[in-house]
Amino acid sequence: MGKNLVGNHIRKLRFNHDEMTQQQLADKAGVTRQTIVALEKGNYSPSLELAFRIAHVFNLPLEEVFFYGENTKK
Amino acid sequence: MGKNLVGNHIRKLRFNHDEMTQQQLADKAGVTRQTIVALEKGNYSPSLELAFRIAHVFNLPLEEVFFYGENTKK
DNA sequence: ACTTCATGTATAGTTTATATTACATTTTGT
DNA sequence: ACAAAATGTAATATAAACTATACATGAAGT
Repeated sequence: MGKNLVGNHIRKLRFNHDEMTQQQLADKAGVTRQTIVALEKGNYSPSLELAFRIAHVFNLPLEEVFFYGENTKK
Repeated sequence: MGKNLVGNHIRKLRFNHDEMTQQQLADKAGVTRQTIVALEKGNYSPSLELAFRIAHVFNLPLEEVFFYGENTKK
């Protein structure tokens, strides 16, 4: 519950960018794989801090990874 | 604990922009005043969703309100 | 066929963000 | 000086983010 209003392009970026695995992204972002899984599934929106770290992994501004509004969960 | 690595310009923006009070910002962002207080004090970093909402109140991109890295809690 | 690796899924537990309430202090206006 | 509004601060409570672990499935390579 708690309609998540924040979406992201993590999965796309993992592939397009570096063919990075969930585990690798998790490591680079300093979280567990479960967190990445949950984010890709849109289960919840990350903390702002984690959002910044993930964007940094992809070398992108935060708003090119995460966006507000659309209910883009599949 | 939990060194907060995310800073923000909320307080500055409240004044510069609209002379908005903590309570008004809280209302517009859909949170309580306590949350605004905590954010201005740098006690913790908000959820990404709240960060988006606050940025939207100020009509600014998220990264002009919140930033990563510096511990700017003077 | 077997193993390895990436992913999906689930559950329980810890930590952190946020709400709620309440009261004290400072600021502003009259 | 007084009242009202804005802010500071603090305690307890709930919800949401995140960890840890475990097991199951499917693809890829040998």
